[in-house]
Amino acid sequence: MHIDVNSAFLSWEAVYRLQHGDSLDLRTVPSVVGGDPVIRRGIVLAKSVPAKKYKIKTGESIFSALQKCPSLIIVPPRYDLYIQCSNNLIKLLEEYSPAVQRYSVDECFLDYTNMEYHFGPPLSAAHTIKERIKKELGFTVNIGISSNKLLAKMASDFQKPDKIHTLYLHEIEEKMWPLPVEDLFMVGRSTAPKLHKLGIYTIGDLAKANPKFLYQHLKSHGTLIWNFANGIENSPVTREKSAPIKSIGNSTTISFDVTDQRTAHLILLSLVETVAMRLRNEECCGKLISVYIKTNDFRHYSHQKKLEIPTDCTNHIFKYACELFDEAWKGEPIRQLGVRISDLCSNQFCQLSLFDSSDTQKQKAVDKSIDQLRMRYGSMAVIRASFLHSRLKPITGGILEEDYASMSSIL
DNA sequence: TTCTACGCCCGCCGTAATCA
DNA sequence: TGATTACGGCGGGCGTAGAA
Repeated sequence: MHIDVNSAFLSWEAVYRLQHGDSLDLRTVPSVVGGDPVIRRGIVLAKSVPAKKYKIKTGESIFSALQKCPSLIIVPPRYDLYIQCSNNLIKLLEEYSPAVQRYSVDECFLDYTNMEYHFGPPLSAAHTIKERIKKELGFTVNIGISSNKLLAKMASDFQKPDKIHTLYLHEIEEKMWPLPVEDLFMVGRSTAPKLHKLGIYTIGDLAKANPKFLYQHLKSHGTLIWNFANGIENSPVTREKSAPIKSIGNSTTISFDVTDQRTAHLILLSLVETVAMRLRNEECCGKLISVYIKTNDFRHYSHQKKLEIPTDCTNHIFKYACELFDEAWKGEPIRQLGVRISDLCSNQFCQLSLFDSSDTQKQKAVDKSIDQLRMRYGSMAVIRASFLHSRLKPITGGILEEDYASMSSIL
């Protein structure tokens, strides 16, 4: 089974507020997704009477919005709440099977094999689960039932919300093949036009195509989507949080052309801050550092370096990132910079390294302290002095809570 | 007012091509 | 042969414009 929470963040926010006796006027909730203190467009804001009446715009500061409309309820994102709701969902599902795989913060798979004896046929169990989630947790879900994860996921994407669909192998011809090919998992905005050029418009067209022909045009991806179109997928439902991370990176598009080395280095530092923090959070060290440069005429190139000893130190990564940048940069105006670290291993290995100097140990201690301060008081609790008089953000890139919600593209 | 299409960005990943 | 580089794939978030 694939369980997909309908409009997860809004549902959970509403349930939390109602359960705690807070008044909640959904028409005045601007958005619960996003981290900046500005009004963001959300499903609810689009229906918001106050926003329109008081001319509150997306991107506007919440302080300015509150001055225009003092009764406006601002709801900041609360990832801890979403994670708590997600955990409650998993706990409920684990009553029906020991094998529940969290796929993202609002999606999971449940292996119902051999559970019929306890809870009845899958369809009736799914109805029970769906109603319990609605009653006990307060939000609605779509449930897809099939013999493998791909078909279950496809089934849960059929008509929404609060619905249960089956998509067994004998049903794919009737239920899945007539759908547009871009509705198939792993057929995105790039593959779809290529398939159209090959005369493939529906999932059925893809299923009936010659796999060798697809391989010629799309390589291994062609084989993968041909299998999916035919309902062939056999990955197990695993209890692990997700597949091991192979690399961690961050990039940012800059609002102005960067033409000097110092500014570029500062941006690299702001990227390295988050990359290194995430690396330490995953208890990993990395050996391969890459720097990515995109120029203002949309050309891009990258440069990488393999280290002797893996590291998770902000200063070490920054040092090598700067070296790589200096080697690679040809002096053109830059619009995008990225830093990526791969070839990951456990940081236990790094700590045991015979080559660690006392300086490295000091750096590790400093990094650890800064991480703790940022976790407790926010990412801006400690910033580098070099950013004080610059117009640059001291820390750029994804935050740790978002890592939790990330979804791998492979089942 | 609401919905939809579209484009861009982000973080992550895999792989083909090239180099030493 | 292994390391390095370049490129492009994905899902999802977000903003905007225009149609209904």
